Amino acid sequence: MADLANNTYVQVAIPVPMRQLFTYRVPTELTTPALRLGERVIVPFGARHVVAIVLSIDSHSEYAAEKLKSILSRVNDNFHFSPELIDFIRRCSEYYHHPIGDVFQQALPVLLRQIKQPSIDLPPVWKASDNITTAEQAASAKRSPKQAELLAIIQQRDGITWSELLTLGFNKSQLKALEKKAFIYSQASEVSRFSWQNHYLQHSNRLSLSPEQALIVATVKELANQFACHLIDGVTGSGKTEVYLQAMEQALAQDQQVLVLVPEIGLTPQTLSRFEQRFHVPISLHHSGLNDKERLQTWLAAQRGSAAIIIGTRSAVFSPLTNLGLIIVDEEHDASFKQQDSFRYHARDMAILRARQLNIPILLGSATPSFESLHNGRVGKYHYHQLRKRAGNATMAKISVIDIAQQQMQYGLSGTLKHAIVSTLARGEQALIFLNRRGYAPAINCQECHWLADCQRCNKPYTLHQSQGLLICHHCASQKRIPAQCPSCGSVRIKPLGQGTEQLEEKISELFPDYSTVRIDRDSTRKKGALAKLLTQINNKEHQLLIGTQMLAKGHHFPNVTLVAILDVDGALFSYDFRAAEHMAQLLVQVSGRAGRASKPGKVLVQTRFPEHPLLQDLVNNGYQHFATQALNERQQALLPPFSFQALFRAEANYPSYPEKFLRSLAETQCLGCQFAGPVPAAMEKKAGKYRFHLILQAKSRKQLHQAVFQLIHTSTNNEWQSKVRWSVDIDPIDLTW
DNA sequence: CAGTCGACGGTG
DNA sequence: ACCGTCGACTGT
Repeated sequence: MADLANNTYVQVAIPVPMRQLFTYRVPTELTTPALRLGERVIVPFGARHVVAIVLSIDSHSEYAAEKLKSILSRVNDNFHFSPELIDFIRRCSEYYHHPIGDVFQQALPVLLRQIKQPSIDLPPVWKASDNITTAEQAASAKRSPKQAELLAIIQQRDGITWSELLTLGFNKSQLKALEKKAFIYSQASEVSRFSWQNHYLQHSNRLSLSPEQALIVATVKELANQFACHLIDGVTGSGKTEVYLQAMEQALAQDQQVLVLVPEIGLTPQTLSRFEQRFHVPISLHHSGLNDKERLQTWLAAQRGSAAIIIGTRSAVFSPLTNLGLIIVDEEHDASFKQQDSFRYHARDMAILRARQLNIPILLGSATPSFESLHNGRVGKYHYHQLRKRAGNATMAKISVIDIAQQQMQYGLSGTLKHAIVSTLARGEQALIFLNRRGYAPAINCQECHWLADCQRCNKPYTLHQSQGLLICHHCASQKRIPAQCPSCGSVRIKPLGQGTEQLEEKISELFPDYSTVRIDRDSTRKKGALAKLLTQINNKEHQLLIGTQMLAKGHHFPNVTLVAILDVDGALFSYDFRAAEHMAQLLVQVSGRAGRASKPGKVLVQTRFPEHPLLQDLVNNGYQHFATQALNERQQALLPPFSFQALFRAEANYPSYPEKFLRSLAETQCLGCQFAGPVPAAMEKKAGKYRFHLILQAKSRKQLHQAVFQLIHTSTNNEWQSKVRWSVDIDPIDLTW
């Protein structure tokens, strides 16, 4: 090979679950322009071609040159990971002990992971035309108020994209109608970084701060341009968003970018429009409602600096912002910040890592902080701020407990609850009913021989979805027709067992035929824009009875809802997951924040068979803060997180003995300051046909945890069972049930 | 002896 | 993860 003399080698990260880098030669014709770190290249890997990330460029290699393959080509799209981002992603990979190539892969938008590169056209932006007469506008507004609202927003902003408008709750026909009337037009947007520091703020919209809020904003501003983690523990309605907005002013004034992380369904049209109205800067969105192309646009806007604010879910923590000045994590306790498969990272924790690396402040906000954050706040690792007062004269909804052991039940509703619903509806107000189980019924069985339809791959009952006419396994998503006859005894008396949201909706409609019932869960909001549409209908009072799963508890404001009912809370009181009570408390408090705003007092009714349960009583009588203190004391006694640090090793295989033996041999390792629990069969011992076991490693300090995990991963590579099982590590596991 | 299936090993 | 290989098993 003539060009071996050139001696240029690269080490790259390959998108495979392997904890190592791979070396390739760089052919001379690919050395100009000079190769950059973080660039994407196409390389031969085994029998296929893959996209790899360049992580080092060297003049020599420890590998014999003739054994090395060459890079096939470079991806010429101008995108490369900056040195800061490379450093950040490597730290993420180390923190979670997760294969480096997989982490880089997940940090890239889907379209940039592929060998075939997308054409990158900027999305057009919509602008309002200058020559609309007031008469025209008024006439149109009279006939179509929604269009008028849309027009007002477009007029206010100097170029707005379709994805932003969609998130604000508008639809394409409204947009097209305005275009037809020549009130608006679309224009190709420009690829330029622009400076927003001189026109970012619309002073007119700024709210005056309470003394509590002002103190927080002042502290954040004082500690700008350095790492500081602020935990804002503020009850619902206490004005956290206003604190975020005013804290952002300083970064924006310095022409810096702001990253706002929100839970998966936490980005409401109201939140976005508050940001839109306050700041005259380009905002880009990154959430699950967008398609791959739209997410790529946001990613590129972050890198070019053509977005001042990025609002996004979990994966937005990897956005290639070039001049990041502040990070905000809203509803920091929310479980959707933790990815629950493959690379199990927590976006809140990685955001803190990123802020530390960039030496910038970060705000964590919640009405119900996670126990981890609360603990860090109380021991002084974070700057801990409280907002106790709700704005205006609003009072917190009162939580009361209904003892269902003492009552006649109908469709899961106690008499007390039914009565409360009736009087709420009579007052012209709305009621919200929670049932954390989607589908029609969680099982079906035979009335004669008690045969139960269960999924053979998971050994769990099928959930009945009546509207689709299907049995669906909620663990592996397998589907089956509903049998007409019992396969065991031939009887036709097959009946649903228990109740899900679909059935509750049906029964509630029967019970209250004069009112409109609506259901909000993953099934009813699957279609793009469906959630926004239903939320708008609810706020327009088109529905009086709202039924839903946890989805309804997150971030949405329902000013006319004055009654919230939680049908069944008992599961959380007796769970072997030590975090179940924490999550239950967060749900109850979040929900009570949704009920009754401003002048209308709200109430929350909780149905339980254990009204005297101490945790429930503590929460109801003394509030979240007190409850958290008690529960944290218990965790300290039991040496559970946050007073210890955990890693969960999962293993699965087609035979139950393999994962158990594999984990057992890991548990024989001596690790300084660490203890093992297990191996034990996973709560779902069999899932999708595989047998699953868990091993928990618990350490006194994070350092010891990392050392032990490192050691275990190394010993496992020589383990005789290693190749017979699929295994993974989960650092700081949250959900121990699967 | 061709064809199918699953376990296993290697990837620069 | 993905791909190729190899051995076991099926059917003719």
